[in-house]
Amino acid sequence: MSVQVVAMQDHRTAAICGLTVPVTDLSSLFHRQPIERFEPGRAIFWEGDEAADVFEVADGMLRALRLLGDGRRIIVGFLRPGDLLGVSLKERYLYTVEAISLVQLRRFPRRRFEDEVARHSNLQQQLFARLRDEMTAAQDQAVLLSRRSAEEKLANFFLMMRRTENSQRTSVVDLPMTRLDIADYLGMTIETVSRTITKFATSGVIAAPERRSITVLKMETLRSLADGDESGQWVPSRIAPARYAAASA
Amino acid sequence: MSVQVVAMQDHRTAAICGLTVPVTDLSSLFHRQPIERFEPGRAIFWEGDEAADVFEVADGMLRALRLLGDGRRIIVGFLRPGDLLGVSLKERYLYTVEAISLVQLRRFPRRRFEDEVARHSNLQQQLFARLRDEMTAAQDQAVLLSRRSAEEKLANFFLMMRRTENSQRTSVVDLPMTRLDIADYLGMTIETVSRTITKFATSGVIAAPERRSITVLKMETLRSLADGDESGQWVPSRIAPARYAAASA
DNA sequence: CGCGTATTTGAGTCAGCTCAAAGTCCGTGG
DNA sequence: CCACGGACTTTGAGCTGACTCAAATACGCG
Repeated sequence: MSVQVVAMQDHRTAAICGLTVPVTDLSSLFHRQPIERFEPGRAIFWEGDEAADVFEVADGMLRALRLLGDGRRIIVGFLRPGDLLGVSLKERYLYTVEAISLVQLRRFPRRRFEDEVARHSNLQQQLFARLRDEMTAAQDQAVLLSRRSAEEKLANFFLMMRRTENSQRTSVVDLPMTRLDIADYLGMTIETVSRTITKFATSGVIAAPERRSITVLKMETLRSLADGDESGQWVPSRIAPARYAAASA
Repeated sequence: MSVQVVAMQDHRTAAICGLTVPVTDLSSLFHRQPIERFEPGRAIFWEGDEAADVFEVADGMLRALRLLGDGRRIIVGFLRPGDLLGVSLKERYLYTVEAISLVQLRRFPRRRFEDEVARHSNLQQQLFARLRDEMTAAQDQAVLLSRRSAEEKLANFFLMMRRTENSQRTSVVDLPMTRLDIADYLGMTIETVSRTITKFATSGVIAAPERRSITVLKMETLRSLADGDESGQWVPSRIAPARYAAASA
């Protein structure tokens, strides 16, 4: 089975200033590459295409998606500035990636990318770190999808979008994607997404003045709606509910 | 956010026989370690524990799970012989891992594991490959969870369990886990799992004589029930349904 | 201003959930 | 060897939240 990396979060924004830097940083590989622009809706590459290049997102937001045989669409993730995409390490892209907003990318040949990474162990380290984050994202999505109610899913989604924002914890959450994108990411319908947002707004948890952004008014309420673990805070108790008691000794 | 690897598939069963082998292979790190046994239901480690060791599964099946705040349980994955677990590269385990059947493991100190991997670039390569597979598994689960109907989910689950079997494509699928495990993996209830299995059996798609295994009678029907892409075969058409037409040129 | 797309709102249906109870499997002790 | 107990599984009945179909409304662009 073919495998690839969709996107990888970039935490530590390296503080490299000016000078011609040796290859000490993954993003430094992309620095010299020219910016390419993609209009909203444009595909950067398609599921099944030969994985010729790797990209770094310089600006804008993208969606990574898979189409199922019956026409259903699954959004695997949203990509933001700093994310890498197309790091396949295999021969073909596993997902289609499309621009949501106006997007700016830097392109790097995959072959050379792999050579560089193989040559510099510090780059490997960084790639590892990104892979780990990417994996976490994938599993967080799985957790999100297994949430029972529409309210839980959306509340979690808003928190996630807020957190991934440019690290400043503002209560304003940008939603450049459409309701359909959100629906296909959360495994629900566009109508239910809309209704649930309306419900949140009506109950005063959020304000939704514009189409493409919401403002969180009652963060704590939103958190409790999101409920459950919400990745990061350990439930101190180790005692599983009786339902899950160990089968034997 | 803390990150870790739950499990990583082992494809290429290295054909190393006898001799004292230099560290050319990830599993070779574990070869000298003594076997540890875990009874069904026993936890190998808990979510939040300090990630002190890495393990290789020698025999048996395990489940990796997360408990949500409200008591719900999410099974993140099932682990089989050859899988690694606890490769956190961070300080804490992100999941609880429990034995389903009688399990045999080899333990290796995480610190030393990381040293070895950092020292040998071929080990890094292998770790990469496993990380990629692990990621794919995580995303496959997301796809599974976003499947609409119970029938689709279960059909896909059976195909997945069959495929991961010891590479021989038998029509008998072992299910050492309980219905509850399956339910928590697929994001449904135990009752619906049971009803759906009964339905499959009644319609002659599978036979379920024993509790812990099923036999696929009509593979093609099961596939069509699983429907959609079923990871691996590209939908040749690049034409998205009108619903998903690109927003602009 | 008019059109096409995106979003919201409405009404009815149903798959899967919940609650409840019966049935099955298996190990233990008399 | 069989009865008993506990856990797991299946089956039943009713309810409900999310889906489907349908229509109205809002937005953005030429």
